[in-house]
Amino acid sequence: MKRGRKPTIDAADITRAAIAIADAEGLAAVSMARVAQEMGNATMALYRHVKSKDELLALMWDAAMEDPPPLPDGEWRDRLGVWARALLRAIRRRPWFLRIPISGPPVGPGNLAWLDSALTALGGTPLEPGEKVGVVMGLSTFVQGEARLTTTPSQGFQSNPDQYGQALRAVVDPRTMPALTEVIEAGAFDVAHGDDIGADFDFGLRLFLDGVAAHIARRA
Amino acid sequence: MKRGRKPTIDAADITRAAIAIADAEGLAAVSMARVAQEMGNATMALYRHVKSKDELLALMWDAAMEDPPPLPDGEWRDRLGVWARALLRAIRRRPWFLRIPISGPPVGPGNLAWLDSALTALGGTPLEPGEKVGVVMGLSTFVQGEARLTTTPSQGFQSNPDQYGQALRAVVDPRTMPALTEVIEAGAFDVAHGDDIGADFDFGLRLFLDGVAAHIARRA
DNA sequence: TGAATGAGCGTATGGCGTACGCATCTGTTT
DNA sequence: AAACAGATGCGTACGCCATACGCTCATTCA
Repeated sequence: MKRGRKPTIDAADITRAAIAIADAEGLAAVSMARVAQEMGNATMALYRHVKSKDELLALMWDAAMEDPPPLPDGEWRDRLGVWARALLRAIRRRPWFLRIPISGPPVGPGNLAWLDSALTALGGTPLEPGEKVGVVMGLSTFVQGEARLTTTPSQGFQSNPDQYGQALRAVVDPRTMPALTEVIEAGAFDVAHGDDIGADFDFGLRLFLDGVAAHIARRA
Repeated sequence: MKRGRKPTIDAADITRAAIAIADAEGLAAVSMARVAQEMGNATMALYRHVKSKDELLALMWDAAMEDPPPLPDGEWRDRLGVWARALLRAIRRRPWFLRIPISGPPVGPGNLAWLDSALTALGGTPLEPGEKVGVVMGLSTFVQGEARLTTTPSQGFQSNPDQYGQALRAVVDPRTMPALTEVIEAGAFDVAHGDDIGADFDFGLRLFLDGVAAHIARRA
C-alpha cells in the first residue's frame, strides 16, 4: 500500500527532543541544528516531518503540558480551583512555555484535554455551553497571565524580592501618578513573590470564581 | 561640562523607528540593521544607545501603548470597564505587542501610567492597597489573554470564522472528551469573533468585575 | 595646543532557518 | 527477477541575523 522509504523518526520524536533541550537549557538553545544533533540525524532531515521551526514551536507548545489533573468530586468551585492551580504548576514547571509566541485559539490534543477537563468541572452548573467556554477561557487566560508576572525565566527581581518596590519608588513621580504612589508607599509591591502558589494568585482566582458564582446565582 | 562628541540620536528615536517598522511590516521585520537603515545611521551606531536587541524590544513594549484614556466620573465599575476596553483597543492596534516575550513585572513609564490610571479608577473603594494591585493585575492579565485569543496577527481562522468549530469537530473524540464534545455540538465555537470588542470579552469582563464587587460588598 | 572622552561606524565572526537537489531505500508493477 | 515510482535522509549553499572589536572623528577641558 505505502511506497517509499520508511520513516525513522516522526514529528512526535522531534517535539520530544526539542522539549528536552528547552527543559535543560532554555528555549534559546532550541535550534533545528541542535535538535537534529541530539537525535543523531542531519538538520534537514527534520524538515520532512515539520514544515518550519514555527510549526515545531507550536507542537512544543501543545505538548508542553502534562495531562490535566484528576478532578475531585464536589462543587464546581473546588474542582475549578484544583484545575487552575494544576495549570499554574504545569506552566511553572516549563518556564519556556510562556516564551513561545502563539496566536489564535488552541487546536492540539494537549490543550484540548485541559479544556475538556475544565468543562467537565463545570458539568453540574446551569451555565449555557457558550458561557462555560467563556468561563474557562477567562480562567486559563488569568492563570497564564499570573504565571507571566510571577515567574522569572532567566534574570530579574527574584534574587532580591523587594527590590521591585524600591525601583518603583525611584521612578514614579508622586505628582503625576498619585494613585500609584499611594499603593507603593503602602508597601503593596514589597511583598516577596515566593515560588510556590502565592497569595496574589489565590486572591485573583477567588475574585474570578466569585464572579462566576454570582453569575450562576443570577441564573438560578 | 560634557566632553566628547554630541549624540545625534537617542534611545527614544531608535524605539520610535523600530515601532514604525513593526506597525508597517510586523515584528519580524524589526532588525537592528533595518532600524538603522530607516534612521540613516549605521547598524552599530545603535549599540551606543541600546545594550542589545532584547533591550530595544523591552523599550518598544513599554512605548507601544498610547496614553491611558481619561476616566469618566462615576462608579469604580464603569471606570474600570472603560479602562479595560481602552486597554484592549490599544493592544489590538499594535498586534505585534503580544509577540514580544516579556518576563517579570512592568517598569517603564508607559505601563506605569496605565497602572496608575486603573488604581485611580479604584480610588473610591474600600480595598486595601495590595488588593487594588491584585485587582488591576488580574484585570490587565485577563485583557491581554483575551487579546491573544481573538487577534490573529498573521494567519489563521479569521478568514472563515466558524472554521474553528468545524476543525474541532473533526479532531475531538466524543468518547475521551465528552464535555468538550457537548459544547462543540451546541455550537459554542461557531460564533464569529468580530474584530470589534466582542461579546466574549464583555462576558469575561463582567465575571471579573462581579467578583470584585462581591469582594467589596463583603468588605463593607 | 594638546589630551581626554565619547559618538559614529566598518569589518568580521559565528549562528541561524531553510531552499534545492541528489542519493538511498522500499513497496509495487511488470 | 527486473524495472519503476515515491518517499526519506541529508550535503551544500545562501542570505540574514546579532554583535564583539577597534578605528576615526568631533567635542570639551586643562
